[in-house]
Amino acid sequence: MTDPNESNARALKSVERSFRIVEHLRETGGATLSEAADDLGLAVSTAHIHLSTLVETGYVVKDDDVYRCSFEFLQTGGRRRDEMALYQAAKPELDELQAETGEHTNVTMMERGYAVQLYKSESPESIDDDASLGDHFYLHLTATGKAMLAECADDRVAEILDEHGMPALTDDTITDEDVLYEELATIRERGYSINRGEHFPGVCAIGTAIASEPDDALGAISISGPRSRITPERIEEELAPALLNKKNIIELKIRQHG
Amino acid sequence: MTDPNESNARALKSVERSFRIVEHLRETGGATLSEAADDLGLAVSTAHIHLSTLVETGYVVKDDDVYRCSFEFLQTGGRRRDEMALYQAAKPELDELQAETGEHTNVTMMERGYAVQLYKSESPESIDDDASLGDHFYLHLTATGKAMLAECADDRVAEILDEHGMPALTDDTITDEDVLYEELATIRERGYSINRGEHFPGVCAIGTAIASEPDDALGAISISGPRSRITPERIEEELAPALLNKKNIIELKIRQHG
DNA sequence: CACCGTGTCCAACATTGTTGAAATCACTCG
DNA sequence: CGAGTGATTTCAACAATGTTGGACACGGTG
Repeated sequence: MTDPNESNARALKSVERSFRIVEHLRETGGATLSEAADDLGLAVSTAHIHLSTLVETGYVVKDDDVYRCSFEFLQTGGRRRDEMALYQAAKPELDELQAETGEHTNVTMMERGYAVQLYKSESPESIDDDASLGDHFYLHLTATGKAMLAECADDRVAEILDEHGMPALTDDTITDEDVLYEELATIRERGYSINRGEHFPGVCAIGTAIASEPDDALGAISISGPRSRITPERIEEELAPALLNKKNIIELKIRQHG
Repeated sequence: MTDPNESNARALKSVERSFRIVEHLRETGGATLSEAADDLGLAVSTAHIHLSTLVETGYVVKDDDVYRCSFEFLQTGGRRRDEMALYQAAKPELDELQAETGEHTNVTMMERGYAVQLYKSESPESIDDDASLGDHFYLHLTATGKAMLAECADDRVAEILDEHGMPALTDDTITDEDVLYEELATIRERGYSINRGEHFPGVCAIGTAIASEPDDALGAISISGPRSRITPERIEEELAPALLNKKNIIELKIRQHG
């Protein structure tokens, strides 16, 4: 609890360093040797040997003095996603749901206290949100995140909140624990969660958890779009029933072994 | 040139080791400490500290004694993909092309001498191929790969073949350099490439390169499906014109700055 | 309860990361 | 053309850190 970013005593420092470099490359979208060395406070020669090693492993590529994360990351991540029963079962249903509603649909999984976007079916009729494949979102401020939290035991929820806190990304983000716990109770009763611009301003969504028995992995699906279109009436009459219908179908598919 | 798999003299051995472990986890889909140590010939204590470090960085997760690659890989890879102009321009067009033809459509980019799958628009009317997101394919045996090779200078082609060879994955894979060079010439004339079961038996495809001027990154798109449906007549009359039409649209979108 | 097969921790040693400085390279501008 | 600048690459020496076997703890089984 002393130094959140500083390395654990008995961990491989050079490996940690290499991954810090990778993260830097991801955030900047690519950097030169000297940029990376400067930004991370490393000796150039140190940064150099790390980057060279990463290039040799194939996880970094060098274009003309610029180092970038290679598509090996996409491969390693893509394999993991594509073999998830949840993804396989959900994808075609989300495509249908997207076509029926004209809104984006999503599937996420919980990992390390985050809601991870596995797939987004984009509606040509809607506008682009900024959610990228594999993005990690806080659980307390997305529709899928809250739906998954609602399925967790209270002490697990407390653990997660303790680790990640409840940072606000918009004015509407829930930042009070008690309010959140009450909302989770509502979600359990109602069967689906609602996000009213708590993550991206003006973007609303409804979500529901998927109980995937075989492995007890926890996931959720959602429908999202601009606030003007995701009205309370439309949720109640059209979107929620459609979402819950798909939830059932997906759970059945997984249970019949997906 | 002595030991293809053995480490470069001046590279960080512990970092190389950690990535070999990551690769092992990817291939096995997850492993316990002792499995990983055995399979890679490491002392358990060594494997242990590597895995612990990887868990600490967030790139590996531990479920109940099983270590797996985490979704950080998907995030790092997803970011890179989602910001590619080629992907952004191609995705909606490929979805349309898939709907029009009823066949799978794909976009790949060349990296490190491989064709990397960035996106696949799956047709509900077709059957599943085994290509996963981010998969790396040899260039000489896929439609997109051959289309991209045809755009490369001959010495670059020679370099790639020298590095990766021309392994055969089916009876129909081209394994003779001269045959390949002739085929590349044909592709340049005709404007598109054809794959007749050279990668997966029974799976055929046609592809064409995308010249993405801004960054001179090299990519390609394709239509693929079962041999019975991708007939020479259908290619000539329907598929090739549709593919080339999309090629034009995508190139225009990229040029108008995508 | 003793016996495995595990995973975890530890301290000693040798290996290997790190570093500054020197060498090389690629450009720009006199 | 050639000096000058900024960046990358290489090197050798030292200190730091990765590796290892063995000791310890744990959970299940016979």
